[in-house]
Amino acid sequence: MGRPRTPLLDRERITTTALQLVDEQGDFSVPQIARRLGAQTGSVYHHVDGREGIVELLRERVAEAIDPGTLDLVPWDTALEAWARSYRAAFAAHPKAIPLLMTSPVRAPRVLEQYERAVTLLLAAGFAPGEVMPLIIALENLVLGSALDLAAPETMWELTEHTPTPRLAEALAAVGEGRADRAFEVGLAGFLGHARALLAGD
Amino acid sequence: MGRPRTPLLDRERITTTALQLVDEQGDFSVPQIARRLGAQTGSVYHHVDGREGIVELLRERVAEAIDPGTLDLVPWDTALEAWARSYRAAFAAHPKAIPLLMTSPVRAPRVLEQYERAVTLLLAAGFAPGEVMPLIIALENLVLGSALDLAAPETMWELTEHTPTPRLAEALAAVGEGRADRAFEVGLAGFLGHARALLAGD
DNA sequence: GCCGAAACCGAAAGCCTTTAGGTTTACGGC
DNA sequence: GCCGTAAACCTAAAGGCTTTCGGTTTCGGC
Repeated sequence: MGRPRTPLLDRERITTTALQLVDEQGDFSVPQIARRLGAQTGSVYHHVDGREGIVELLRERVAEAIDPGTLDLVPWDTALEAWARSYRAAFAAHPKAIPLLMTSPVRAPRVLEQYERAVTLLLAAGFAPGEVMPLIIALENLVLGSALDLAAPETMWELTEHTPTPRLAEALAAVGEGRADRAFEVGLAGFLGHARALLAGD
Repeated sequence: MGRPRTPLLDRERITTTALQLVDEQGDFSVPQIARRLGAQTGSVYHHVDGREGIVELLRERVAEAIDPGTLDLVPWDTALEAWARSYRAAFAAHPKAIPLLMTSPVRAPRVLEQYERAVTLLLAAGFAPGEVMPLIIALENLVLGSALDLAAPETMWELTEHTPTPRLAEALAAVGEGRADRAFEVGLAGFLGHARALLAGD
């Protein structure tokens, strides 16, 4: 006991372990992280701001995969579309983390910076200040919702024989594997079309 | 002790109390419900299928406010739009319940029935079987996302002075009170426009 | 070489979910 | 009217979680 010669814990390792647990189970706990890293539960709290702090680290880690360069593309709708796809891909790589990240407010600086840049992009494109956030929020809903559906379909509906829903079952079967992808494409196309029309109508 | 002359607990009262707690705190626990109803924690489990069962009761209760008649309207896009608005209003009445309901699969028969009818509506309108679910999923994402933002904005972002995001703050201020409503309108208009185009293009 | 800070341990408080067995009351059949 | 069964509740407990606190050892700067 006492301070170890080589550290057992740091924010990097805690984040990686938490993400592993989330990928496996859809959730994590501090004792689980400690066990995997060979430390005691309480020790984790020396590196991290509680459980919520670990969630925020997860958000940063997942969001690192978003390509920031997409927001520099021109014209603005190309940039927005590329950003949305990159955003979605990043979260789709860890679908089980999405429920965790959707239920707590965004504090992570890296993520807030992305939104800042998206706002800047839309303002420069000519959207009115009051229009910008509705657009971004709508896009965010689209991205996260379809990312959740992408590789965690069981999170959405649980069809039982108890309540017969034949057409729903058929429709789910008909769209098959690519269902979440197609929902995303549908939503994105609708969104971009409407955004362009909005700008033209100003 | 023993069985009381007048029952303390039933599914109705448990659901109502849980919903009160969720409206107040954004969450509930079984001991909290038991305390408010003057019973012991374990007794609640005689009426309900665990904590998950209570969540499902909450989903049913909240979804009761969705007007099923909307899906009978004609033409199909009018029906879909009215359904989406009613759906959104129902969840917006209990915004703090949305994170709870989004993170567990839908089992509630009353809710599954609504989806069944929505599928039927779109098939009758002429959409291809493989197109139906992407549309419904996209609409669901839109509804729940904007309902969450409607009266629980603090759930979304937490702007601190630590990380300066001036334009984001400005954009949020510019859209003001009706921000979630406008995000919904933007998203819905885009969605409906794209759906109509999809149908016409078939 | 010393001393403060850092990193970990041990222990504990106070929550939570869930199960199990015991006790009283209500109800339906005879 | 009586009796057995099922329902509704209680007490108790196991096992998990989050978080805090004091103690102990090691590291790094001066």
